[in-house]
Formats: sequence, C-alpha cells, structure tokens
Amino acid sequence: MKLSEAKAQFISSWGAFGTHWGINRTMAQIHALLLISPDPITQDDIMEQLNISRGNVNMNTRDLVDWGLVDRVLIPGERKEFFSAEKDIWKVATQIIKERKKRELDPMLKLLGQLEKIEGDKKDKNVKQFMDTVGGIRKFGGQADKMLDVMIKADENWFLGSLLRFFK
Amino acid sequence: MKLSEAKAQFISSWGAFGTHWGINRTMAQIHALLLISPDPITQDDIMEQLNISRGNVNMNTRDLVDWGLVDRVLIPGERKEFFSAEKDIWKVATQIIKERKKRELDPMLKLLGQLEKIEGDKKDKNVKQFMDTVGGIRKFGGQADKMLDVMIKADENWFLGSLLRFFK
DNA sequence: TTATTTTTTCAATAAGTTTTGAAAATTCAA
DNA sequence: TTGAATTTTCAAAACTTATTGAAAAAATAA
Repeated sequence: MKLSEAKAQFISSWGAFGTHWGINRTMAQIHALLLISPDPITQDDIMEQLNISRGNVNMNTRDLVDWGLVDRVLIPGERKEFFSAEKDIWKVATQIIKERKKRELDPMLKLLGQLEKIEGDKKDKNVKQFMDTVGGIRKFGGQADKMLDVMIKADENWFLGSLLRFFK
Repeated sequence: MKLSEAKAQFISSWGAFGTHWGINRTMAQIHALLLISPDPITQDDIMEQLNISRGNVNMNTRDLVDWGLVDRVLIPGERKEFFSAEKDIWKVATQIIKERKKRELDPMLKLLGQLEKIEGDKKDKNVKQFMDTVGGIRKFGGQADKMLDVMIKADENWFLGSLLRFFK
C-alpha cells in the first residue's frame, strides 16, 4: 500500500470513527490530517487536501482548538496562520476525557443530584424505582468521575504516572 | 419536586446525554423510561408516555434488545409483549462497553494494523510521521482493548470482581 | 379455518446537522 | 493612512438521520 492511499483511508475512517463519539466527521478528518502531518499546515492546505470549503475548515479548526487538540502556530515571516496537532496519543486521550467530563458528566451528575430530592412516599413502587435508578446512576457516575480525575492528574503524580505510562 | 416532573426531566436529559454517546435520542429516552418503570411495560405504554409513533417504538426497542439492554418479557395471560430494562447500572455499563468495543474499537484496530504495512522510505518525514501516528494509536487502542476485556470479565473473576464491586 | 389483535416494515416526510460561498471584518505591510 | 491578504461569519442549500403512519405480516383466539 502506498502512503497516499493509506493516508486517505486513515483520514476517512478516523472521520467515520469520530461520528460514533459525538465529534463531527469533518472535525475528525481535519484532526486526522493534522496528526499525520509532520509540519504545521494552513487553512488552504486543509481545504485542498480534504476538498472542503474555507468556512468549514475555519469552524472546525476553531472547535479543535477549543477542545485543546490543535494549536495555532505562528511561523516567522509567514502571513498565514498554521495549525498543528498534539501528537502524543496519551495526551490526546486525556484531553478528550477532560473535555467530555466537563461538558457531559459533570452537568449530568448535577442534575441527578437535584432529581433525588423528590417528594413522595417511598412505599410507592414508582417512587422507589425512580430513586433507586437515579441514585444508582449518580453513585456510579460519581465513581467514574473520580476515576477520570485520577487519570487526568496521573501525569502530575509520580506513582500513578509511572504506573499508567505502561499503557503508553 | 413531584415524581412526574422529575421523571420528565430524567427522560429528557438522559435522551440528550445519549446523543453525545452515539445513541439516538429516542432510544435513550425509551431506555430511561424503562429504567424507572418498576414493572415491564408495552409498546402502547411507551407510545403514550413519550408521545411517539408505533413504528418508532418498535425500531428502537428492537435496537435496545440488540444492545442487550432490554428484554422482551412474556406475561402469562397477556396478549401483548412487554419490555423490561436491566436495572443494575454496572451491568448496563459493562454491556455498553462490550457492544461498542465490538462495533467500533475492534474494527478500528484491525484497520490500523493494515495501514502499518505501508511501503516507503522511513527517512521521508511524511512516511515517518504517518507510521508513528498510526503505530501510536494502535498501541494505545490495543491497551485500551485489553483493559476493557478485563473490566468486562471482572464479574467472572473473584479478585477483580470484588475490587471493582467497590465502585458499585 | 376465519377474525381479531399485535407487531413489523418501509416509503414518504419531517427534523436536524453540516457545508458552502460570498460578504464583512480583521490583520498587516508599505 | 490605504490596500492586499487573510480570517471570520452566517444565511441558504445540501445532506443526513429520525419519525410517521398505513399497509403487510405474524401471532393468537375462537
């Protein structure tokens, strides 16, 4: 298999993969392209390589920057802006976990906490099942939350850091 | 807060939550309704409570059954089919992990393995970056794969089972 | 068997999301 | 300043996905 063919396949399937994870196809494709580009590239490079419009590139690179997966890079002497992706997959995963936790898990746990303050007779099986379910999810989510915090902070902690580095 | 209000909020936000996880809104809402229903319920119950069409309920309950999250239940003397959700959140999470691993992670790892068999000069920095990226993701994904297998099998293993049961 | 209830299918439609492209805004060199 | 290069915005269009509802199929009772 030639590089150009492999590149195309990687970008296309990374895009499809992304859609299963709440990330839009183009954003994932741009990310894929940046991951395999040894040097920073411009909006125009992305437009050309992926055959997408300027507006689309602009919006999706902005999102990637917001997610902390891509940096804007200034190259001395160049007028245009360049983009470059974090290449360390462990850092990429950590960053995604961090963001999704903030955007999804934390708000969900907050809501569940409120829903447990329900008024009603615990002997009513509907009330009981509701409280058991919400309580169960909240407890489970709370543990997941703590576990993820540990992972995110692993790099700052010598013991966990070295333990988890096995997985790198 | 009254039960009816709390129920509505739970169902609605579980639905929104689901969309971030590659599960469609309605499927997640039906799942939520079943999670808080103490007894099995019918297609008609779901149609009525969520205000959705019969076809929609039928397709989404089928998907939930395929995902292993919901069971069809036969109640003696009843003509209609009833549905009931697994209520143990640990089992729900395990089941979701298992399915997503099978549907997404495993095929992705297979593809990455193929993409590493690229022909080309390793001194070319484009080739090098491509191989480093694909190799890195594959290695990371492989470890994640093993970790998830351990979690999935935890219930069958006394030591890990009791360790992980702390999180329940 | 036939009639009745229940479930399933799927083409049409509705709803939601992504993409485009051209105009507006911004940046920067001269 | 001015004007060219570059980036950003956003309404309209294209595309994708989800939902409906009525007809067909399947299941069950009589």
